[in-house]
Amino acid sequence: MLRLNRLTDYAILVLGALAHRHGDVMSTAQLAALTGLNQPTVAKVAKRLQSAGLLETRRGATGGYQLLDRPEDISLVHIVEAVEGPIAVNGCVDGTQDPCAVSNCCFMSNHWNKVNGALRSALQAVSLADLIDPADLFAPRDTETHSLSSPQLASGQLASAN
Amino acid sequence: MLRLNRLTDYAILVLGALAHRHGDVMSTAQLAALTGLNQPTVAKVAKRLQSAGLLETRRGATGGYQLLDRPEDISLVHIVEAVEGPIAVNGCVDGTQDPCAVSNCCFMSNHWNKVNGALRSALQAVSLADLIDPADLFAPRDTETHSLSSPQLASGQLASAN
DNA sequence: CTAAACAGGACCATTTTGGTCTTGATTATG
DNA sequence: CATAATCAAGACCAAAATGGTCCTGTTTAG
Repeated sequence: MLRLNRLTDYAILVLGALAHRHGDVMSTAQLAALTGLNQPTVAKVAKRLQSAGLLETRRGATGGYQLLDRPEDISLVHIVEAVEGPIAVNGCVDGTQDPCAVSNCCFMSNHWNKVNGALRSALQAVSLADLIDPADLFAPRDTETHSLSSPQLASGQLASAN
Repeated sequence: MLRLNRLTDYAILVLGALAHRHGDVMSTAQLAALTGLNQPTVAKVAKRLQSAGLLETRRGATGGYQLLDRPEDISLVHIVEAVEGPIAVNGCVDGTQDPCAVSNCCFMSNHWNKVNGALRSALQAVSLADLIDPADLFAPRDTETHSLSSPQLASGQLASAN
């Protein structure tokens, strides 16, 4: 299956929300409202993104999170690794915790590293901006109507999934 | 993390074992002995590989499994999809079971399809032959009692993990 | 006919994941 | 200075996925 975590989806949603208020600081409450996620979940995701250097945080009253780079400069690899930890198809890849005591690695770790590298660069080629491209989805919606009807698709679905 | 299943590792091991007896039919018992896996596990893996068209099966006494193509012609994508099902980073990718009621898909499914395709082709570029390259590991080792007794790297590790 | 081997599930234990909650530290504001 | 809002950090539990085993067929060589 080779799936990404659901938390990674959430992270993209949160980052997308922040991307629309580039300079703004947003609290977890605001982000939760905008994305349809619950506050604790937003907090969990945001914390990881912050540790990875994708977000800046401000504590205390009026605190919150703030996007550091432009969406075009944030690659999907960065997001995935922020949320899920280093990419490793296998215990045989360099830089993995959980050595490889279980896999057929060792003698083929070179090849696994190659595979892993290929996957990483595939993810590296995609930016946050690419992902949220038609992302007027969080926009104030002045003209109204267009595409996403009342509840925005993503947030609506996420909300119902909680 | 983006990990492959452990069963996929097993599959590669089994295929590697078969690759050394290209035309030969091998029973699960033989494969188990050679790889260090348990028979039921070998059977489970082999069944999936057979359903995917990677192996040919012969039932009844003296039955077993047989590699269909040359190792160079078997791509990692094929193996992974045989064992784990279709590759889908996300519920937003075309051809996934488990629609996407939970993810921020829909409006970005185009991009997810692109990401997914990139990952697939990364896996497609690697063949079984690539992976088992220094794979004298299953070789008869005429000089002595090969295989099982003195556990080779992979099989030994796998055995200890069971 | 019998024994060896695959077919196809069902089944359970373990691990991973997702989501919630609690306690504590930080800071703007009145 | 007191208060309320907010993030920090980690513990915790429930649900799902994974890995591994087993059982009951069916097929086939000898």
